[in-house]
Amino acid sequence: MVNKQTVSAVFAALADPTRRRILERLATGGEARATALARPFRISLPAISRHLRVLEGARLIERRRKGRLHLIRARAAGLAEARRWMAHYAAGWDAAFDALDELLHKDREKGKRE
Amino acid sequence: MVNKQTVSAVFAALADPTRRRILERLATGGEARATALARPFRISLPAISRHLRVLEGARLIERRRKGRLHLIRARAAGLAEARRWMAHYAAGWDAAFDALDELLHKDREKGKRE
DNA sequence: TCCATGTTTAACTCAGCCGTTAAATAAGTG
DNA sequence: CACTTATTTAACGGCTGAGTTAAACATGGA
Repeated sequence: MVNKQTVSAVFAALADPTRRRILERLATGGEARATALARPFRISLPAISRHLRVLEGARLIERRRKGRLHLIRARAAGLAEARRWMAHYAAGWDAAFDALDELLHKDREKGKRE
Repeated sequence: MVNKQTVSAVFAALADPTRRRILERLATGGEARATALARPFRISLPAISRHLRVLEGARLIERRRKGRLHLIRARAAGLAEARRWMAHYAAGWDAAFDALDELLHKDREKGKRE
């Protein structure tokens, strides 16, 4: 099962700086090949491959295969649950702001309805 | 050094369900003693003590000592950096929503100015 | 078919996390 | 002081995560 999205999986995926940099790259640069994602890093291809699997498990990225290329792109909805968690519990500290924050999230999901 | 707040530390702290439940408890119930936080869990006091140190390191909680009691409370600002990260990079996927989201965060910080 | 390219899987190491129990430290109370 | 309560530190075990190199798998092209 490659597909184990939980709040924990999302946070754990984001806890690694390499994975965050991969996401940053995808967010600003759009879809990219696995090897291209590896290039900026000092680490080996297999290591990147595993990071991609972790991100995929957390549903933070999506993979599309075109021949022997694996094309990766970020998956916005994957962040949603984690952000919702933060918004919800931050609400205990700072109710006004986060209530609004959460409304916005709901709004967004309504729009996307993936 | 108990104080190593980084984006990684915040996400790593949030990746553990026990720690998230502790934060939930603090968010909804307010300040609490260390032992009281431990009670709902099956795990030992030392284990909780360590979770608290992790949360403290990520600056997600604050500790105040009153005699032999350690009074713990959630620290909203600790989430800010992680949320900012999410808002910023989610922006690559979903610019309109997150631009607004980020504005709200800025607003909030202006208000708090701790 | 043969070879090169892109990516993953296998097998292993090392470090760190989470849990345990036992002992230490700290502070109130009779 | 002796005792109890609150919490942390020490020392250890097991599991997982992140890295490595070597080999396998998959696809495209001469």
